[in-house]
Amino acid sequence: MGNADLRSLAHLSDVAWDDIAGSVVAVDAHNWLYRYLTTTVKWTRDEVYTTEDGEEVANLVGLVQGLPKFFEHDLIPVFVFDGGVTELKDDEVEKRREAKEKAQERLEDARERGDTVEAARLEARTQRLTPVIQETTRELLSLLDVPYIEAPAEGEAQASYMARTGDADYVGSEDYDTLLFGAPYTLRGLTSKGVPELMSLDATLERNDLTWEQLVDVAILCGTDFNQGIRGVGPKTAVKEVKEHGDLWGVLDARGDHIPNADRVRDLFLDPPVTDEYEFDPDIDPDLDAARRYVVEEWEVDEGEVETGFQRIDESLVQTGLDRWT
DNA sequence: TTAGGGTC
DNA sequence: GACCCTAAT
Repeated sequence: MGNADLRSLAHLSDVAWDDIAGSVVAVDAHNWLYRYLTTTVKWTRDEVYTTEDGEEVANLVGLVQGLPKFFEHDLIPVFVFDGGVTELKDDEVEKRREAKEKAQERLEDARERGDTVEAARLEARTQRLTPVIQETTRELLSLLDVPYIEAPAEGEAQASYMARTGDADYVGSEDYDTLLFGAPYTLRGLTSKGVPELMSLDATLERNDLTWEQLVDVAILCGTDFNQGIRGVGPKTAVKEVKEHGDLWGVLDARGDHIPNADRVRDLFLDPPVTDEYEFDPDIDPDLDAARRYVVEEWEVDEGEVETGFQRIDESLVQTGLDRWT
């Protein structure tokens, strides 16, 4: 299922920042970071975020520019990092790797032609969350006292679980898969301009007259990150047939079709590896000086590029935080 | 990434 | 209705 298929089934509505103020948002860290990373690479000169040793830490710029959005709207983010990736995702991972390789080739072409605009666009597409990016992101979050946790497997699954238990009010992700992982409410668009979009699981199920399990079955029939769907079956057909035959097995029997690993994919959504072994303190009290030193001195990021971001964090978090006690 | 348009 | 392509962002 290209995500567009799930979008067509999802119940989405605009939401006002005021309505979600004070909420805890379990953020799919990979998804969030990747967006800020690519935006930074696309719009910022390489020198700004490259050390003398040639290490690129555009993630640090992205973090400093992206985090204020939460604080200014009085949202408490809990970043959820991915753990191991299931081999069911191998095909999808391979596809993404190939797409990156193609982008890399086109990037080199564009550079030779001297097409800097196209090069910047393509450079963004070749970004990977390298070990250095993973580590420095966690370190900066620690210095800023922003909570984060480690998922045993998919970050989206863990974040969705936290929203189900009530430890988080929302999942923050641009993906529609959070519906399949059972997240009651997902906020999309936290990384873009404008108001966020609220995606509701209950409203989605109601509008399509499906159970959660049936929605997962629909997605599997259309195809997910973990399996290929059935050719010629899109969301409309899948919904109709799942209702007609009850569940995925009924549909496959009736069609005389087979989807490899369908049972495992189904389990992955309905009962994924998640953990209760986490804790986080929603009271965020950053050490801004240490964070600045880390970014600007230790990782040699141009001060001018991050100063506005740090100021926004200071004004939205530290200063209002003090106000609360006075 | 997503919206729109064409075609099977 | 599904899928493919293109354009715009």
